[in-house]
Amino acid sequence: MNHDDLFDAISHPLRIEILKELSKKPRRFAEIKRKLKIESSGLLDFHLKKLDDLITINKDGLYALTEKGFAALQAVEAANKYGWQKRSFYLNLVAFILINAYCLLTGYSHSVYYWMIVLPLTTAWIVFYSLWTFVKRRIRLKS
Amino acid sequence: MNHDDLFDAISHPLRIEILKELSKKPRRFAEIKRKLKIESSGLLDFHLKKLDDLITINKDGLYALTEKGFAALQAVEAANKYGWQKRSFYLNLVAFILINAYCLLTGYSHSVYYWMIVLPLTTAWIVFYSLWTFVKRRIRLKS
DNA sequence: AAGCGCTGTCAATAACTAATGACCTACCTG
DNA sequence: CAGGTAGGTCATTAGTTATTGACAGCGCTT
Repeated sequence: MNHDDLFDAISHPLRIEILKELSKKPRRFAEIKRKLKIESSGLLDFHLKKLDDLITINKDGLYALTEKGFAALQAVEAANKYGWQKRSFYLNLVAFILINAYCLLTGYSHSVYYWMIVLPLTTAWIVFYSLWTFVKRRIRLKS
Repeated sequence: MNHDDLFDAISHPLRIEILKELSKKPRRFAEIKRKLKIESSGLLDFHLKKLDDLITINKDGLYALTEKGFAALQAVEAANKYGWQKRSFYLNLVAFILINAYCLLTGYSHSVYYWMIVLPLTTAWIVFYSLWTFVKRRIRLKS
């Protein structure tokens, strides 16, 4: 698999849209044209040719994704997911703070269970989750 | 996160190489130039400018990946992994066939354990793995 | 101070990309 | 058979991208 071509192929918004359309189901030429509101046949022809080995014409004569086409969409999805890893870290951090703040404010912190169970457990979790986020997944909070 | 820019940025082989270099560790201008055997400073300058918000100059004055830069590499890796999903399916299929062929050829198939345990278990596994591969991960064996 | 390496910028140009619109064939339908 | 729709191709052009090579400031060393 050659990634140079792959990212070249998906480096235009219209082509990503075409891939998304075809991932739903194989379609005919005019169908894609209508769906994506493309005026000119030449333009669609141009982009379909650029998508070259990401799409194919299947046995029914419809445009469909090839294996490489699905790989391309998977790359798009991977990029999509990235932001969520950061957000879910913040979510975990907020939960950690809220739980402990609640315990401290309601006086539950006088109970031995807080010091023996709640605090160690939530702390262990946030430490583990931080390590996983920053070391294993290499997320950066600031650009 | 804007994917149009992102895939635009990684649609040139040299830029992917730059990202890979910077993912190992932050580097200086001339260091990247030497590592990637780039003759002209202008060329590196051009591509670094294209990588725009995928890289940044850190506090030590070195070029380093931003969060978006790591997202981009993650997209590249996702595309890389794609081929292996197909290969690992074949590997599983071969293992399934070998185990069962071994049992049949060595006469172990006369044992009730083969029919009660080995065959059901390996069959269940290959059915599950096939479903996961073709339905959930949408892998296509033929382009 | 001269020379070298680092860190770039800039102008020019070749090559490529995106978009348009004209054109074409084949098929169907009234 | 005229007209519409499907399914494209092709030439042209404006705009963008990639590459080269010249140049320049800064800091260090000899």
